[in-house]
Amino acid sequence: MSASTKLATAVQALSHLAGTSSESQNSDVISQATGINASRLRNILSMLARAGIVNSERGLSGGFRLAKTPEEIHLQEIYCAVETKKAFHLDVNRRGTGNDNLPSSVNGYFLSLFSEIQVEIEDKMRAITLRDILNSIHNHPPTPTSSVRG
Amino acid sequence: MSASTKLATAVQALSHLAGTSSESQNSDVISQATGINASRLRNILSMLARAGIVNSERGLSGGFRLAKTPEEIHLQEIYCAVETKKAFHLDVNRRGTGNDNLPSSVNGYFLSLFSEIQVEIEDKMRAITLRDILNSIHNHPPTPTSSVRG
DNA sequence: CCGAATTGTTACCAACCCGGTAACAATTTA
DNA sequence: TAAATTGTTACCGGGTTGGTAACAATTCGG
Repeated sequence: MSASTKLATAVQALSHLAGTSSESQNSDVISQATGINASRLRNILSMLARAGIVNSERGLSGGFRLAKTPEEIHLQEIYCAVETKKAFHLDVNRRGTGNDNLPSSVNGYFLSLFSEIQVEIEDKMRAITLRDILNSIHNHPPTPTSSVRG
Repeated sequence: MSASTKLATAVQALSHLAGTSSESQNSDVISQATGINASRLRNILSMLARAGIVNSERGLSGGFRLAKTPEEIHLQEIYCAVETKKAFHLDVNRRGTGNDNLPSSVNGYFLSLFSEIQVEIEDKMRAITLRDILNSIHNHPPTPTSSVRG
């Protein structure tokens, strides 16, 4: 699954958890509230639990809750928790059949360029907290009719 | 086709054209030299021609050649010429079924965040010329045995 | 100690996108 | 007119995606 999709889903779930009191919420409740499939929620929230962003408990009154305050949760953490590949996945074209040896060289160039960009993206995400996102969302309400026009 | 793949292919082709004298080279010749499929080459080079980066001529002695010097060709031009989607394609999760209205808000947030990142990437690419890439490739030769290990 | 509830993990599915290739239309020149 | 070349479209096998369900692992209550 792509990192951006998982990231957006994770932030949706975390935003919901931030909006509720500190009680544990199980995946069914979160699913009903957010519209995200419960299984997918468990999948993503378990990654966030492994990264220490949420606490998860099994059993009768189990569920999920934030492990930190929204101020302490950085977007980059979330991203690292859910990513499996890098955002910039360069498909290297390893065909040495040409007379030039250009392909491998060019790919090497882009490989380093793209990892540079990757670092900058993560730096940007490191400066953003869940609180920032919550505030931003609050200032720009859902606007069901006016948001996406065309 | 993903922008990064096309970008790498375009740069390979341009690098080859930069290495040859100013004679027009047809797609078969470039294909043999680079190992890139001739049809794909025509596809990408026609985009570069539309953007004024190469000149293309049909007919008996037709072919492709650079329209500018390598110093005048910026990576961002090439990227814009071949891209159809943005590098960061956010799959918006437009399900309004949840009780929260979070999904659309969160997606809107990421939409603007990612377009910010997109701008920064293009700025970075705007500072790189084909000459820079050629120099970088020349300083880091193909190294057929030591490049990709593992 | 057993059973219910819950998370955690795996597997599977349809749909789509990707890279790659070929085929053909459009155009130019000799 | 014929050959050569670019330009464009269509198609294919394969891998990935998002989505869902099923089941294993774990915990709590009685």
